[in-house]
Amino acid sequence: MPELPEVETVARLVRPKLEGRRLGAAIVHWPRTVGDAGPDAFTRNVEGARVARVWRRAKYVVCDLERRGRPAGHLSIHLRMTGRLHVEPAAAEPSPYARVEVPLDRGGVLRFVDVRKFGRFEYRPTLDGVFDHLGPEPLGDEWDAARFARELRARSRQLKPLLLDQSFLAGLGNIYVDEALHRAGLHPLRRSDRVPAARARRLHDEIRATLAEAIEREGSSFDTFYRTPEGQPGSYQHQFRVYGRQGKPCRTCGRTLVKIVVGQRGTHLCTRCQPAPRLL
DNA sequence: ATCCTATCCTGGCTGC
DNA sequence: TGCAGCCAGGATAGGA
Repeated sequence: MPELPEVETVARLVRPKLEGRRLGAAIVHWPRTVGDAGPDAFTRNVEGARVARVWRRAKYVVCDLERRGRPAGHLSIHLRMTGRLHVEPAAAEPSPYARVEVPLDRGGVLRFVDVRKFGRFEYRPTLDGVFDHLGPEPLGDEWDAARFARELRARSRQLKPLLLDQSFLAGLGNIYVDEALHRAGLHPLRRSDRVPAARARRLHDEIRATLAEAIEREGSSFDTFYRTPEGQPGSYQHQFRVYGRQGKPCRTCGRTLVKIVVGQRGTHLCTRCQPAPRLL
């Protein structure tokens, strides 16, 4: 599923194809995808605008729009589970799962393809309040190990649900949480306020390393869903230490990996590398 | 404050 | 082979 590394990859690859392009009359095939304002307002707000800049915040791809050189709102795009962004020739046959299509000048089209329809492709007049619910960027300078250790101590939640909470830390999902916890030697049920400071710093570093390595490999693809905008799969799935590897040997110690459920999420771990402390 | 459940969706898998 | 039923999974809302 698209998490921070996949979204970063999408933003990077789509950027050169979108920046500078002028948007045409959008076709909305699934109204919910464009949010509460509805298809008519969406189409009106987008048509004629130019994409000035493409960037990422957490798991959102954001397009800054302008008209006659002046700011004219934004697109905030969330892929959720199965969303994809395609920039292709207008003549290309659209996917049956295309939910929104926006024609571009110079003969291209931006298509938001989303099998499960959970994704969002919304127009925002401003970004005021739009990202208020998000915690820090894990790869940002302001997110340092000392801060993370302090914030873990301030909560008393199980590590895995806490790390999945976008208001605590923005951008991790099911895959990279499992990977980072294994690399840090921490059990997913461990309570956040019982993680020793040194181990919290280790977790901080492993989260960053995991995300950086995944971005280098253009994210992870293990089913038919996530592809780069070029249609290529990522390759980080080959580096997985635990995700989807239940029943296989731990690459660190050889013990058979297990899959449990934590907060209604499939959770993969090594019970030797990530021992459950007597007191979770 | 934290936890739990339901909701949104559909393709793909399981079991009969 | 066919089909019904179940499930994953990010985010959010509402209840315990």
